[in-house]
Formats: sequence, structure tokens, C-alpha cells
Amino acid sequence: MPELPEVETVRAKLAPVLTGRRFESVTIDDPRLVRPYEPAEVAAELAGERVAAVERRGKYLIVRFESGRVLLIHLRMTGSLRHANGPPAEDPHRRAVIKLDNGSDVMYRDVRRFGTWLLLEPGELEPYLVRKLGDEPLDALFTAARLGERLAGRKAPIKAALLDQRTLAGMGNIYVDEALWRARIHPLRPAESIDRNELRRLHRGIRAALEAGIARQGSTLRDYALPDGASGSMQKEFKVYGRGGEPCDRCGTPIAKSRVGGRGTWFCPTCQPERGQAASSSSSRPSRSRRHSSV
DNA sequence: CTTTTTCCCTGGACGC
DNA sequence: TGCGTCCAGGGAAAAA
Repeated sequence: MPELPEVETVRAKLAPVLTGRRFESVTIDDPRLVRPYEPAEVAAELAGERVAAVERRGKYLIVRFESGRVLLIHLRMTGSLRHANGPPAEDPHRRAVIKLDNGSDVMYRDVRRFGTWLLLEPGELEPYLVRKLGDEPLDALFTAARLGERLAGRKAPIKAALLDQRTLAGMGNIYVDEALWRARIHPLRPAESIDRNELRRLHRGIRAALEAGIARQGSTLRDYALPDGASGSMQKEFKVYGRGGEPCDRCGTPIAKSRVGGRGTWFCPTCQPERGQAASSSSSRPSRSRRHSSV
């Protein structure tokens, strides 16, 4: 399931392939991809456009054309883009194909058909993204204090708040669980109850989890693949996601599995205590000493 | 405004 | 072997 690290990896691999190239022709096989627009019309509009840049914002892939138009791609759960020089392999899950002016093709495949392509006119992109997305977590202006502002007054579980793209852009179910483990924060903690020290840990945990994911070129569980077909390897580094019953890397306690906000949620019951309930609001004493005792 | 719920969509895992 | 059921989950939209 492509989250920020996966989309960033795709962007990095696709940028040199697409930049400067012209879309010779586009075929859209699945009408759902561009709904509510007509597939044939969108395909015709895309034909002839030349790529100026390939960028990313949150989980969106942004293909900027020299005309000022933008193709905004969201891979959702199972979308992927594949670049090939030969004739594209037959694939029952192919949803669209872009023929480039150098003879190569970019195929879009998507098993579950949740992904979307949206063609935007010049000037439409920025307001669209502002409406939907919060801070870019790896951007310099995303700080622990800024995170605190976004969480203030929110009673929802911290996990739900982090999954909300308007809080922070790009976190999904995997990296939220990983970040909360790194920050040693229970996924059900009310977002507004996260104190200063915890905010610092969470800020670092978010960045560390995402950066690890990018360094490993994302996590391949089933459908995600790089544009050349290679797999990411972040799934080998998961601390909690999908590891129910396995020992926590920090303390050895079996990882617990629950459901938060309708999502499968994994955490370490020892490292990520629920605490902080009604009683002791335990002011932010710098409990700097007495960290964890490894294993 | 915030939060919760439902729905979309397919295929793999599992029970019988 | 085959069928039914559950699960995976990002985000839009509607409900609360």
C-alpha cells in the first residue's frame, strides 16, 4: 500500500524517465480511473503533453507538463507504474498505458481499482492540495511544535489523527504504527494529550520511520513495486506492522494486534503503555534518565 | 468545526 | 475441489 516512502521512491525512479518526454498517446482501459470524466477525452487531452517535472506531495504523484497542466496520480491501495522499453506484457490488471515519444511505455496497473488520475488545468493544483493535505513531514517547516499545533484540541486517537492527511500528508497505516512504536506512544492516546516530550519523540519517530522507508525503497507486501519491477525491502525492517505475537525489538514483549479507527493496529504493550488516563496528568517532567533497559 | 461510519474493489487465506 | 466468509485499507461522502 503506497504511502509517502513508496510514492517518493516511484517519483525518484520515474522522474528521469519522464522528464522532457512527450506523451505520444494514452490509453485508459478502466473508466473508473478518471471518473467522472470520459476516459477517451482524458486520453486525448493528455496526448501531446511534454513532461516538465515529476514531483510528490503526500501520497500524490504530480506530473507537471510544460503547458502548465498537471496529471495528479494517486495509487491508493494497489496502484503501480511500470516503465518498459519492449512491448508491455499482457496484464489483466492493466488500467492505462502511456506511450512516450522515445518508444518506451509506462503502464499503470491497479488490482483493486482504487487509484485515480486527475488532469488539472494550470493553477488548479495548489488550491486542490491545500484543501486536502497538511504539512509535508520531511519538510523543514514541519517541527515538533508544528505537530503539536495540528494535534491541539483533538480528542481522536493519535493514530487516527496521524492517518488524517490534513494533519500530516503521507502517513498510512504502516508508517503510523512504525512511528508510534519509535515514539513509544500508544495508538489510542487522545491526540490532544500528547505532551511536549512525546511530541518531540513523535516528530522524530515519524521522520525516522519515513526516512527508513525511503532508504529501503518502500515496502513490498504484495502489489507495490518500483517502476522497473524491483521490490522495496522496508518490510524486512518493520518493528510492529504485521508482527503480532513476535517479540518487540526493544523489550521482547510480544507485539499486540488491535483495531483503531477500523484499521489493523500493531504496537508493543510494554513500550507503548496506554497510561496518562484520568488520574496523574504527569506533567512533562524531563524523565531523561531511566530510558528503556534494552532487552 | 470534529469524529464516526459506510462504501468502493479484488484476491488471498481459511474453514468446512 | 469448491464455496462462503473475512480481511487488507486510502479516502470520498454522508451521518452524527
